[in-house]
Formats: sequence, C-alpha cells, structure tokens
Amino acid sequence: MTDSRSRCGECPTRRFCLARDLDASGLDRLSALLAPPIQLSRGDYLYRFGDRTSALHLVRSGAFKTLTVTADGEEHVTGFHFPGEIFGLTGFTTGVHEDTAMALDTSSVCRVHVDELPGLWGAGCDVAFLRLLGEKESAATRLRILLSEPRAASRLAVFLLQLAERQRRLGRTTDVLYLPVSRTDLANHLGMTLEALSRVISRLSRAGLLAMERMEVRVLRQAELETLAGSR
Amino acid sequence: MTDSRSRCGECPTRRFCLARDLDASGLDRLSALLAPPIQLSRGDYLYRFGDRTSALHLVRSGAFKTLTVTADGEEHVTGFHFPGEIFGLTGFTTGVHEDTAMALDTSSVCRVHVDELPGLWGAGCDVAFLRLLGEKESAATRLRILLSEPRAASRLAVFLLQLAERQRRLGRTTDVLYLPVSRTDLANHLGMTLEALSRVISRLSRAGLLAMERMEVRVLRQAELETLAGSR
DNA sequence: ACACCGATTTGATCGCGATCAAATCGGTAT
DNA sequence: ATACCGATTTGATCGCGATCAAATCGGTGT
Repeated sequence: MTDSRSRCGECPTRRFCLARDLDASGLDRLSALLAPPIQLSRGDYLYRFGDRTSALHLVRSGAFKTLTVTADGEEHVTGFHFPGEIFGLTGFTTGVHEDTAMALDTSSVCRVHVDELPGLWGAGCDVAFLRLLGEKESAATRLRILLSEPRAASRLAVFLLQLAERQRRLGRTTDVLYLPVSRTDLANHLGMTLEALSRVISRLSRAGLLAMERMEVRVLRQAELETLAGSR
Repeated sequence: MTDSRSRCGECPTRRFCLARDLDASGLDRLSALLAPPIQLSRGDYLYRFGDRTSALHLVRSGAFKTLTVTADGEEHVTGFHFPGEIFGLTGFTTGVHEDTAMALDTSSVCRVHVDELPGLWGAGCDVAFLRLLGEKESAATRLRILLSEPRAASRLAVFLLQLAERQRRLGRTTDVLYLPVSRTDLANHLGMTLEALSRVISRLSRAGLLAMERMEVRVLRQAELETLAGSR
C-alpha cells in the first residue's frame, strides 16, 4: 500500500503542477518516484545556499521565498512560490544550491530526488519538462518587465496583478490574494526600499484601490490597478 | 556524407553549448537531429511574436536580441544572446512564441525541431536539459539583481561584468567585449532611458574605466567597475 | 563636398524615491 | 497593565534619473 501522501492522484493541486500534463501511466511513475512530502513551519529553511542539490522541489501547500546573497552581502529575494510551482532549479548547474529557500507559512513540498529524475524521461513527462522550461523563461520575462517600471506604484500594481493571475490558475478567487510576506521582503523583491513600498501601499489604500494586511491583499478596483500597471 | 555545417563535432563553439555535456554517442544523436544552421544578417528576424514555436534555437555565431511588447505597447528587450546560448524557450508553454528574436549582426543559429526533441531524451542529454533549466534560472536571478540596483552606473557595471564572464566562458579575451547593441536597446534592457545610459557611459569613459564603441566595449579598470557594481 | 536622417550626446528642469530620522503600531513576555 | 522589540508608518531632505529640448555626430546617397 503506497503512502497516501505521496500519491499525486489525491493531491488537491495535482492539476496545476508538474503532473498537470501526465497521463495515468506518467502519474503512476511520478507517484512512485516522489519522496514523501516535507512539512515546514513559518521561518523554517527548506535548504540553504551551498547545500547539495538533492531534489527538485514542488510546493504542495503554503508558500516559500527564495533569496540569494551577492558578493557584497546584499540580500535579494528572488521569488515567492505558491502551490503547484517548482523552484530552486539554480542548483542543477553546479549541483549546489545557489539560493536559500524558507517557508513563509505552514507549508509542505513534494520532492523528486535528482537520482530519480531520469526515471521521468519519456512518455509525457518530457513534455512537462519542456513546459517547465518555457514557464520559467516566461516568468523571468514578466519579472524583468516588472522591475523595469520606473514608478514604484506601477511595480506594485504589476506584481499584484501577476499574483492574481497565479491564483486564478489555481482555481482560487482573486479578490483576496494570499501573500504571507513582510514589507521588507516584498520591497526587496520589487526593487525598492520598504519606506517607498509603505508609502505606495498607504496611498493606494487611501485611494481605495486595495487593502493589504499581513497575509492577505484585497484588490478592490482591478481596473484602476491595471491602469497604474500600464502607465509608464 | 553529412552536411559538415550541421555536425557538432566540427563546430567551434560545441564545447560551450547544449552539446557540452554529451558523450560521443549523444553528440552523434544531436548532430543527426540538428536542422542545418540558419544564416542571418543584421536586422533579420529569426522569429516574431505569435509565430508557431517550431524549434529550439542555439546561437552558433554572431548575436541576437529578444524582445517582448507589453499590452500597452511598451517594448522590452529581454536579452542579448551570444554563441553557445539557447533562447526563445518562452514558446514551449503555449506552442507560440511570446517574444521576437532579431539578429544584431551577421549570425547563424542551430535548431532542433520540437518534433525531434524527444529523440534527445536519455543518455547524457537529459543531464544537458537539467543544466539548461538551472542556467536559465540562474541567468534570471542575475538579471533580477542587476535591475534591482538603484544606480544607473551600478546596473551598467554589473551588466558589463556579466558580459565579460560570458565571454570568458567562451574562451575569449575579456578586455574587449563584443556587444553589437544600440544605446536604445541597451538602455531598454538595463531599465533606464537612453539619455541616462549615455551620461553614465560618458562619465565612466571620462574617468577612464571603460571605452564603448558601436560594437565593442573595452574594460580598462575592472577593479573599479567591480566596486561600482557592488556599491549599493 | 553636400545634404540628409537616424543615433547619440549634451543641456536644463522637475519629480520621485533613496536616505536619514523619528514616531507609531502589534505582538510577546513579565 | 507594562515594558520591550521588531515591523511598519510617517516626516523631511536631497540626489539621481525621467523628461523635454536642442545640438552634434556618423554614415549614406547624390
């Protein structure tokens, strides 16, 4: 009897993750290769910079952040990761993680050990990997466009709209966005100071466009946010 | 007799591209699957936004730029691509290119048609694809860090140092960097106006840190550039 | 050599966000 | 309730880069 927690067929987010494109046989194969999911609490490290890259990670529930530290000691929050998303691939080039991953909330991740990955080749799984390549590249492009916005308000607007889009793909409502992220981390990720972010949030809240709390964001006037996102 | 131009064994950049990790049998397999390289002149489009994604592209010589156009009509130069580098993967998710690729100079690209890609699975090639995933993610991280620099001079410095690193991997000298890119495109890619870029270049040139011409950049004082790159 | 046109540089002004500083909020332990 | 500490907000100043404008450079064709 297979451990029920490692079986994709019963996973609530299986239709949105790596397994999305797999047929029944591919799903069985993936299920067999998956290591039991890891449970983490807020603030727990999943892996740290310099750890050996032992597996591919796939968010099952909760949320993670990844960050890198540059040579001069600056910390950069490279991304936030939600259910169905794969992260931490930087380590595949060198075999050692080039970033650090931390749980932002009570979370769990599925893993495929690198030694098992070749077992996924062929039969639908290859398609999944090509999609993964394309999606990672697309995500990088979107982030590039976001960071090119000169206005802080535009950057926040673009980020929130992209976040809403991600939640939409998960089949969740988009009026309340799940975002268990500190101001410091969010500002860092958006390429601005936390003071600048705080001011933007205050301004947009006062204007009634949105409402941000510790864990949740409410988009109150999507159309106006879209205008902000597009306006230079 | 195989068309000599499609055979990786004779390609001057084979040790730096997808084929890098392949053994002899993998190399033969790749060679057999490669479509004959395409030759392009400066300004030629390799593919455009909306074209069907028919192949994976690999720079053999010259240089390319990729760009996307956002909903509001803004153009974003998402990257410059040099020999040995693979680009245009965004199309693998939807089957349609989400960006446009143009030759910046007399160039040639190798291609693997998407229908042929599954023929690459297994035996060393899978490792190459995992590396590709990791490298793409790492490149995205580096770009993210670059664009987070608030100072225009820092962004340019980081870009040039990364460019030098890329050339170093190709076994070229790093005192003269090949960069057949207009000010407009470079400024766009670096997230600043061309006036700002022009001023920064003038300032750093006057200070004797570098010399930039249409096609070439000379890094005259690498140490000082590195200081600039690191300084906030 | 000349006119012409795009690319690049230089000039001047202004607004936004970085920076330094201080106040306020929120949660926790005592 | 109080003290305490990190997170967040608010305040004030200043510098850099966006913006608008104009000059100059460079290459092409005549």
